[in-house]
Amino acid sequence: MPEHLPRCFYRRDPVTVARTLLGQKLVHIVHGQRIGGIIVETEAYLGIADKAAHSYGGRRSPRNATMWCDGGYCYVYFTYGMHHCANVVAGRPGEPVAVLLRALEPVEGIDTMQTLRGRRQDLCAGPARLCQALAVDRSLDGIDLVTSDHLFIERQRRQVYPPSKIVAAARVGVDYAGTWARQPLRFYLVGNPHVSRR
DNA sequence: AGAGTGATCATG
DNA sequence: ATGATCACTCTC
Repeated sequence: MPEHLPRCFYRRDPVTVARTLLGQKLVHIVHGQRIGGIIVETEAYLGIADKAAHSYGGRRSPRNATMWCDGGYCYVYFTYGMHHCANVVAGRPGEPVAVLLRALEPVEGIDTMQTLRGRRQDLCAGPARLCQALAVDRSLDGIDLVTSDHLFIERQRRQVYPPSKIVAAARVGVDYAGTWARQPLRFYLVGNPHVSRR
């Protein structure tokens, strides 16, 4: 039986959360219908020291306030005037670290995803694409994935993927972050066709 | 490779 | 108030 990932899953360092999130299922229930997919690509953002993170240097604002919440909260931001991206907050309260969800393998509500995306392919291969496919926007910012009944992550596989099944690479779109841009903080499943930037 | 798009935030 | 930026996507 599927169950929500518990608080302790999220209250760990963001790299561990990013790696163990691979293979779990993100679900959004809209108008009683389940829309969801298996997480196949993530990126870890390491907080105050991480030049690529929204919380770099201790920055705290209405936009990124959720990053300071307890592990398990959902941080959704709006960017480029048209795109939403969804993160899972990791660590403990006051520790602004998070994991960006970059790609899913579509599993439930695929027809609805196609309608929301206006496409048949590439439904969830990219952080803004998956938000569009799952109808995730800023109204879901600050939701607790551990206790919510309409946005959560279901434990799909009990055992974690071994390092040999996970590629660690540089994060996407953070070239401005200097040395931090080079860190291998992007994780995806080896050979998975639903990963972004194939 | 370039355009689109507007909230957000650091300046002042 | 103003201007630069942006954890992206689509189309060419």
